Amino acid sequence: MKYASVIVDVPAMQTDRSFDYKIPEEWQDFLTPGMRVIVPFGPRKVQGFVVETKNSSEFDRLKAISECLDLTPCLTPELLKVGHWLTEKTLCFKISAFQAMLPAAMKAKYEKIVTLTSDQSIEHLSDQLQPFFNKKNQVDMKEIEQDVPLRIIQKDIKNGYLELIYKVKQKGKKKKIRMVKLNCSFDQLAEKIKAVNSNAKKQLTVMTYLKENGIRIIPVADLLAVTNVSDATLKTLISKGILVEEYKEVYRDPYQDRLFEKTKALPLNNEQQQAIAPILSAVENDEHHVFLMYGVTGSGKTEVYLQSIEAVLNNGKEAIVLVPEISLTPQMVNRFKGRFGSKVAVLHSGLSTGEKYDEWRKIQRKEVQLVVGARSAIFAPFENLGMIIIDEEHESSYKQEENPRYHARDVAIYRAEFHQCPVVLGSATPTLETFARAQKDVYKLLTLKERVNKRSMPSVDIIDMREELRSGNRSMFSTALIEKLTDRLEKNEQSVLFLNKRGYSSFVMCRDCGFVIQCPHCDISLTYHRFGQQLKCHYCGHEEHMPNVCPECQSEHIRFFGTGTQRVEEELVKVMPEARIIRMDVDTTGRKGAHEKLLSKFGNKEADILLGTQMIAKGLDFPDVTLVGVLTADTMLHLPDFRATEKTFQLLTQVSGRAGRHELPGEVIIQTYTPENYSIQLASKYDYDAFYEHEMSLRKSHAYPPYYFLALVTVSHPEITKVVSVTDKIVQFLRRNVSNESKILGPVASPIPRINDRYRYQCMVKYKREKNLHETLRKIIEHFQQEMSSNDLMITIDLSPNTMM
DNA sequence: AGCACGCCGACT
DNA sequence: GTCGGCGTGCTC
Repeated sequence: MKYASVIVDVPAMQTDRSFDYKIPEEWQDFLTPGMRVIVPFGPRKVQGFVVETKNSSEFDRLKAISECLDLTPCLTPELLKVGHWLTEKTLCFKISAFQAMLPAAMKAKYEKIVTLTSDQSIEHLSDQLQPFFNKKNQVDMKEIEQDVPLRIIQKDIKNGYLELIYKVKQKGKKKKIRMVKLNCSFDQLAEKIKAVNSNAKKQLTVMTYLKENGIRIIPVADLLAVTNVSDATLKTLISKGILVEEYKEVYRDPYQDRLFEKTKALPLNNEQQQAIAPILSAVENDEHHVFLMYGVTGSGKTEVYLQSIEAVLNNGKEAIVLVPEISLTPQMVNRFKGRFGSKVAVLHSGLSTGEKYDEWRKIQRKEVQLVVGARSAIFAPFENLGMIIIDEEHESSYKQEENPRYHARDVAIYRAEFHQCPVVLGSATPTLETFARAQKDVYKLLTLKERVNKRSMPSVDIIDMREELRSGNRSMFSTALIEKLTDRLEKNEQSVLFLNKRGYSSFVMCRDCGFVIQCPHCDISLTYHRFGQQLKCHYCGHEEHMPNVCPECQSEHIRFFGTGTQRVEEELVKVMPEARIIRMDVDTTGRKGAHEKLLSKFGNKEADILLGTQMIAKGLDFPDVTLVGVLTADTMLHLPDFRATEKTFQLLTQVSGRAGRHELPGEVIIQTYTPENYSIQLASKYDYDAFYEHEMSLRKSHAYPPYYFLALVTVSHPEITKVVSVTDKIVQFLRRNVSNESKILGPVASPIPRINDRYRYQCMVKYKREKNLHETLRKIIEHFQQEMSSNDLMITIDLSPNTMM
């Protein structure tokens, strides 16, 4: 007899361990670790992952595995190891770690169905329940639960009239298409064509079409389209036994209608050659190194990636390329698809669940050798990895902000170590952590200082908006910006206007009493949405109508402040009525493919100005863009975030790189209320090195990364007294259990003190070496475990948080 | 997470 | 006396 250790899909502290099951006879040989199974767990059935098979078990009253969901393990032995490591590193449940590594389609859904035990049972049923079973004898528990108290249902279950059935449903469906196949030889077909009744014209059309084109099997949709017959005709042919129906599994290919222009390797310049040499040598010798490719925007990092990947693929190995979600634009995808064609799978959030599942299966079946994708693509189930590339390494989206709170960079290095292959981190503005490691030679530094086209970076003008205000310009556009925009318009060149919206959205304020409308459930002001005159909370989703008078003082002078893209567009139209503007933000890019459409419209020069938020900062490359304007450079400078200046510097550098990438020289205008800030000053001079020095000294004096590691503990509960007392207990416990080299801050209210009617307090540990910190934090969770499940208490722990929010 | 079990208050 | 509240503990 063989047994399996299974991690079940019940994310709770008490079940965060393996449970043993008997393996039924018929699966004993092929059930292996990494496969998904369905197992009985208490009264219900749940999905689980086999983590081990063995010949004996400590436990005696074992149940048997009820179903096996995979033919080949969906988690390779290596990924199982990664899962355990993730659990340790991020203090998450094992099941959460495993699920994070797979496409959402493979996560089970659960259903409870209430059934009548026999046809007669209905007569004995409680009056309230009878109507549900009038037509059918199976009803979804959800439907009943809303109208009937639980105990009444339970009573009838106890009486034996009803039965609860637990179902485990798979979300991931393989797409199948209907085909028809010829059920005879072509010679026989010729006979049948002669034999068929001559007024059955449609049938004849189909038969002759198949015969003349020598087609034995064809998708129904295609056949109907070319022959212009109806499905009924095919049905007749099927009933006559001339055709048979078949279903064939197909991949949903999000890029099927696109042609990719095949590209060849471009010659590398001197710098690129020097950068690629150590990478290629690591590839050839199967050496694990982490490279930081520090190259200015336009220095040709992507070409270095492409040629490194080529070497990896030529060695028969696979590669992963991570790209920030936001810059996974068609332009970016084209570059990889163009060079490697069908060897590429693409994974990003724009795909449907099914499409992601299909791309993932292409990887699993070894039908592709390269994955280009956002954060979670780091878990691509390759078994022969030859390289991992992380483009725009500094992007904060590589950190997952929910459990498991992992950083893709850490996973990349862990996997690359396992596979003994190189990791390449690329950025023009690396995070301080990464650059510091490169300085210490932990990572190998590769530098690209020149732009490929030898153009200098666009010149940057910083405009002091306070000056503008003083000289009477109260609009959101400086005189200089309007002048330059007009100039581009006349020259038929394009401009990009960037609105840094993060941390600064349009709130509603009364001009008479200063009252700001806040969310009733969260301590945050509501954001004004033009569409439907709604006020929305970005944290809990609360919506209300925009009031006509101030709720405090009844004044009519209530209006929205702040600069949304819509507002900018309106203002811009007033100042430059002749300009054609494309606005890109969440509102205009909501629909699938809208993003892409707007960009190609701009690329075709159907507009003069592209106006947008974060999403236009990266990866865009339009030859005729010669002006980039940053409307508000400093909005996120004042967020309670120790990375605020770093992010501002990165963003400004990034945005500036959008101008003058081709023949025409570019110009950048940065509007700001704090022109003296070093991140703005140094970004305008493209001086990363000086910024690095300056910021590092600040981080050192304030004990922030990379000098210290951080751990953030956030406590939330509907009652503030509870939150404070729990946080206080945690702080005391931490103080007793960490060395005095570490610093503990708190308890303090979180930057957003209340979200969704839950108060939030936090404390932060700053440490250099703290061998037992993970264990200490684990003890904290264990200690509050009962309260977390019964008392609505929540404790979240983020090891190396990106921000303090 | 679910669910059963079990121990106390307020009602037919 | 019983019904029904939710604290406690278990799930291979």
